[in-house]
Amino acid sequence: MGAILDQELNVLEKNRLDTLTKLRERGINPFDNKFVKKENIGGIISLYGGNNREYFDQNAVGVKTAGRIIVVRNFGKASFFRIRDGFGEIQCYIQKNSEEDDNFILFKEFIDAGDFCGVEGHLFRTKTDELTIKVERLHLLTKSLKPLPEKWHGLKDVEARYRKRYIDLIASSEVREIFKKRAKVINFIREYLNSSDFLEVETPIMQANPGGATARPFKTHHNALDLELYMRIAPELYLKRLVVGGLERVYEIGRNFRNEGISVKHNPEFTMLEFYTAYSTYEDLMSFVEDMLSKLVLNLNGGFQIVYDPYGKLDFKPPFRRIKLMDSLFEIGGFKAEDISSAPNIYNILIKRDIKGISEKDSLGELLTLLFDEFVEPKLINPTFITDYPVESSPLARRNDENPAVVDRFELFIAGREIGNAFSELNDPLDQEERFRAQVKAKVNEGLPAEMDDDFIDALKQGLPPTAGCGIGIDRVVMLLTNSYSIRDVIFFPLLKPVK
RNA sequence: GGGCUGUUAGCUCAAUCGGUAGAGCAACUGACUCUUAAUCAGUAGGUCCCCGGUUCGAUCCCGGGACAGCCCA
Repeated sequence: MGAILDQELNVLEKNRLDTLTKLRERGINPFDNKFVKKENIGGIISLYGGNNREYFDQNAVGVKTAGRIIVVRNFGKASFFRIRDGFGEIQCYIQKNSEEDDNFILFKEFIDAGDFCGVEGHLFRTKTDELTIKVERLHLLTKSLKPLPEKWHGLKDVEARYRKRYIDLIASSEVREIFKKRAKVINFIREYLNSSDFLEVETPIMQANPGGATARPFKTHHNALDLELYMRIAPELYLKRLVVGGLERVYEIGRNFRNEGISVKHNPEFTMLEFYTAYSTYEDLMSFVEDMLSKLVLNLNGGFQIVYDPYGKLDFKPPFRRIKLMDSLFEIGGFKAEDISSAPNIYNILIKRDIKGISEKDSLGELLTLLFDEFVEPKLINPTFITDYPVESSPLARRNDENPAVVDRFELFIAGREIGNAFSELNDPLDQEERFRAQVKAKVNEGLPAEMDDDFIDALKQGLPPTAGCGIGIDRVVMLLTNSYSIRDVIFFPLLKPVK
């Protein structure tokens, strides 16, 4: 206290600080917590929103509620103001009943838009038929010392919106709705999995040996153990250990951390769903995911079609298209078999497109995947399952029995981006050990931390039943359902550099 | 990491071909007891992101930097 220097404050903040002092001088606690809120605003509206003026004339409906004042319209001896709580908004009306009307003096002299207040009074309808609380007792609960953003345009400055999300939430109902929908998405998925006999689990976020994906991890340190640790890039290897342990249907919804670039589709920490089910194949999971996502969309958006800009309508009505990666290169990429039959051919195509990070030493499988990323992925607008990935790009997936060059895997693409990734899990410990060795070598070459996960191999030796697993990027699903262009719009506090 | 763009009052935005800046909302004063972006009259509010340079003079031109957005990798 007292550290707030006058010269740092603008006139608006100075006024409010003065008001705070005056309140204290009058013996009014500007941060009172004694008010008992009897009902929330949403409850009032759902109970009485349907009653007409005559009803309130004949029945005195007393209410006692509280919220933040979001707008004030003053007249000489009366005022309208709106209060909002977590469940709704309602207009209030307060009028001057006498010269010593304490409620009215409190309101006119000491209360600003942005303050929290409790109101006691009776419901009525105004001339324009708006349900309104006639305030008979007013209580200041929290004095707000900062002004609200402009009431019509709100907070537009993107940086300010991300840094001061609390103001963004006050100012924008759209933003509030996005995050409510985010919660609904996660709830729906959780309930869907729970009712399919999945067990929700939690596995380590700090890991000594980050595995289950290829990505640069964040490093951290445990002091007492003097131990280098990494933030997980995926929970995969731990979840499979749980299946080995007999938890045959498990899932985890949680944060993963990848120390890589930031873009409209990437935040360094993001929320991932991973689930594993024994005695299933990736083909079973395709139907499962199709059912889960289509029902999710139907439940939350009221139909199978959603609008996602700039693509227009996306259709989640099952079945989703299923196509093998090679076939997609022909049918969607427009390539002919002879164009892409050999690694050098594909290498040349990619070089012409100025694709970086490729090498002549890359295998046919790796090059085909890159070709797919470049020429097919952006064209997959409606939900599409791509199957039969080259084995090189999938070190944890089971080989296809008919064609050992591909694995039993699918990825789900929507709006030109990857939403989900699933496969029949590799449960042959010897094959896994071999592929780990290759992966470790590749990671080390890229400067990534990589060690053999011997314990995971041990777990597989203990016996992993035939299992299929799937990962779904929750943030990206929420983006689709809220028509959000940037992942930052569906994460409360996206990573930004600190301001100095 | 590279390119482009932006940063002006608390908020949303103007303007200045180099002569230190305006509006609306918010605030303050006054009028107003049914408003819905209430209205009307008036007042106050600025490190023009930061640091250098050029210039008699820089918010504007030049160089460097910070932060952000988008695109590319």
